[in-house]
Amino acid sequence: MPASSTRDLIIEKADALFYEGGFEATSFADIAAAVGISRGNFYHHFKTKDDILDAVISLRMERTRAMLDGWQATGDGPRTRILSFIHMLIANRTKIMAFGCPVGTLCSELAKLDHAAQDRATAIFSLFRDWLAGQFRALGAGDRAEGLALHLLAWSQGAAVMATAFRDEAFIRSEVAGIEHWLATLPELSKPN
Amino acid sequence: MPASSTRDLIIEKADALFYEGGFEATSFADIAAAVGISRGNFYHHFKTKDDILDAVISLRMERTRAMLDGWQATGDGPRTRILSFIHMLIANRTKIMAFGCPVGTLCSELAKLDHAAQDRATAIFSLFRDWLAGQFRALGAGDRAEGLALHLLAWSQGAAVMATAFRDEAFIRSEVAGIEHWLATLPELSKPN
DNA sequence: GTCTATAAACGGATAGAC
DNA sequence: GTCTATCCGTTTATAGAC
Repeated sequence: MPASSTRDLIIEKADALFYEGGFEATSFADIAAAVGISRGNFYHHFKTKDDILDAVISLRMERTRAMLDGWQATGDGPRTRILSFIHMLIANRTKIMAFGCPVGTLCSELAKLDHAAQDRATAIFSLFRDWLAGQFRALGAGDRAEGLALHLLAWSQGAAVMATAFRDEAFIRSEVAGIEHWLATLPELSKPN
Repeated sequence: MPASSTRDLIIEKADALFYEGGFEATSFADIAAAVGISRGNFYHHFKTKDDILDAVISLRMERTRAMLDGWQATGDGPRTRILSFIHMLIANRTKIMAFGCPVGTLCSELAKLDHAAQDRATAIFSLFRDWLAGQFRALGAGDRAEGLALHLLAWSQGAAVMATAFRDEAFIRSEVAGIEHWLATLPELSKPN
């Protein structure tokens, strides 16, 4: 398939608009305007709004997988890999302070809408959870690995929500420092790296 | 003012609907149906949807203040009071798993909508932050009190987001246990109670 | 204070010409 | 593949009778 078809462009713009404005509040007209096509043309590519959401979630899944695979492919040890995850909070701080975490806010919105795509959105969280659990397992966490992974995910989500509410960059940095300290002193794990 | 005027009833129902379905997705018709009045009658009480949101936020502020004052009025020490806050996660677990935290999800939605009421919603968080900081100060945390308060708020928000995404009650309980352990072993604080 | 009726705009979705 | 034109339901909001 071609690299930048109109369809791909629609998904790309919808991804950004759903993140920055929310799924419900983003209209077909908004996406059409962002892409630069007419509303009518839209339905040649997607039959319903839910179809676009499906495509956006698939895109996010794909990109998350690619990012995690990229971190996995480096020569770094598990501790350094976990730090790569944590540092997303700082790298994306400006957008997080404005719009929150793309995964967390989508899951929360779809929960309220009782939307059929809820589980597909949560699956993005599962990608992170499983990858993080793998790192903790490599550090010798055994069957506590998944619990630690979920805890770390929750910590980062809490930091994102509060950073959005208070628009507080210093708080993000302080929570990241707290996570780094937690990771360095986890009583369960003895292995360095 | 009377205890249960139509106006109060509208605010009450709007509060629940905004929480369970989101602000944007809740229509005047939804609220009118829940109250049992016609749509037209609505505008006798509120000119715009934003006016209802303002009233709902005021109601939530009022109730939060009353709850915190209630905890403050008991003979309990600061540690026990903080536990009252934490245990809201368990007391409200069913609703949290379905709709998230009322404060966190409202702040996140209003951020995406770039809504004028953002700061008023965040002010509810500030009530919790200031109250929690007061408890930590009573425990001898000094100028670290506000940081600890924000961290605890973030922790509870993260637990709420993940619990919503995964519909996982065991995770809520596990995070609450983690918070209790953290509170009991905080290195800064030596005072019991 | 509450109602019905209705305006005016916007939402998602469709038909058919080019 | 893209466009214009349009349908239809819903949304916010208003007017005016009771």
